[in-house]
Amino acid sequence: MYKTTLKKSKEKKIAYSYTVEYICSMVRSEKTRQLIIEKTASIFNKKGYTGTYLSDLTNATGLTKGSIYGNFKDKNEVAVEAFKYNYKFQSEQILEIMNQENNAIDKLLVFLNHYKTAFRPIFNNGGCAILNTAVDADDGNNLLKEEVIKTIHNWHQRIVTILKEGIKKNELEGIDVENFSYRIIALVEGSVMLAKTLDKPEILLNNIDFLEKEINQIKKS
Amino acid sequence: MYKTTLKKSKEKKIAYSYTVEYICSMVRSEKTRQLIIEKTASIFNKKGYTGTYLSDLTNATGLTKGSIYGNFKDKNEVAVEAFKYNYKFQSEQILEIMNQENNAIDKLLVFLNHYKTAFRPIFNNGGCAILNTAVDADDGNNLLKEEVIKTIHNWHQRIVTILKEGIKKNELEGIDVENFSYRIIALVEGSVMLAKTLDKPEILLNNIDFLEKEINQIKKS
DNA sequence: CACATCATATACCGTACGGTATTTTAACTA
DNA sequence: TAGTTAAAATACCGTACGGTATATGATGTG
Repeated sequence: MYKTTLKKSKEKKIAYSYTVEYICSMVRSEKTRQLIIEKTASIFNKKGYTGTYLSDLTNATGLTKGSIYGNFKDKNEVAVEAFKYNYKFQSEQILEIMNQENNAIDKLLVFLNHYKTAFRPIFNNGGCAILNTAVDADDGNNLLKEEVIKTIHNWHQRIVTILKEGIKKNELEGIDVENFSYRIIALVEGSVMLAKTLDKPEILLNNIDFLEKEINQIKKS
Repeated sequence: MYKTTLKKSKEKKIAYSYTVEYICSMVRSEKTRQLIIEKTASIFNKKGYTGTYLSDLTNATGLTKGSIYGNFKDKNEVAVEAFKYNYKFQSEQILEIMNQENNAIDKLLVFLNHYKTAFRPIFNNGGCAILNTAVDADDGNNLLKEEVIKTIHNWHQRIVTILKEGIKKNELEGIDVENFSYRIIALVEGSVMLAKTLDKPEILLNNIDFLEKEINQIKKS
């Protein structure tokens, strides 16, 4: 079997030592892997797991099935990596600008503002990957479902941490951070879905406005 | 072709007159149609359009492909009817209890309370049909997408009407009913998604609580 | 340059998909 | 009960799905 020989030879090399050759030889395959992920991520987000066919993957990448299966175990693995990429792509943008702020309120406002400025590319990419994948991976496809659960937890925890620090630093009033964080996520996700489906971005914008006002209300003057 | 002959003979009969025989002869086929819709509705909701195969339909109904294609044009038509059924199933329950109330506040509270008491069956049915279908029917399948858009508009309009009447009757303060209605829907949908994905019903319950408080706050005393 | 190794393409395979034409069975009517 | 019509079941069809084994091409090394 092709896959296993490939794997075996890799493992053998690792067993010897981490030679420069090995790392260099990894580069090309790693690049192809990355190319496949990048080129197919938005397709998976738009069409879902079962709705995305191998032919979509080959068309989008210009590669053949053989090449794709040389770099991934199966379609499922591509889907999981595509989801991770979609999430990273969004979250990294947000995190970068969030980290420039140094108090809880501004961090949250910057995070919310991202949806106001970037909703168009998000919509063009098929909408929020978390929402799509959560709905899509509902039955079967456990790997993908586990991944989306992990991601939501991660996102939630990030907001919780910011809020807790804000309270600790006396920047904002004591509130139920767990609930409030889940409410932010729920409203954002629901709004993205509504705004995209009805093609009415103002729904998202208005609901973000509401959250901004709420945050400003728990601000300690 | 089977389909057309069937159609032709029906039309011929209609051309003659609406005889009792004709209505009776409709009964059986209409029953089968209904059976197919009822038995497959939750499958479509769980697995999505492309994820639901004809074999799922035949397995669930105990019928054959021939029978299904005798009653429906194609899989798409079954999917659309299944979605309508899923929505009706939910909304009829809510509407019935809502109509027993005669002021805006109570109507809204009763509507929200439905999610508190009925979240389990909703989850078991695959979650909210609107959310699932909106995400699922994103690309291709225009009929289904049109249907979900119509349904959301319908739902939104229903809430708007209640709010407007409440304001008119001086039961509640003047607010932006359009925005508030969309926010209710967005938060409910987002919460259903989160609660179901994470298997944490309390997220839904807490967010419904929040909306209830909001509604009580705009109540005129 | 010869050699080994890795990565990609080619050429398949079995399956099951959505859908259709035809036959059989059931239901109703005269 | 015979004859007619409608509604199911049967038996197909072409296609393309996910996936694999093999062959070819590129890459980097002694």
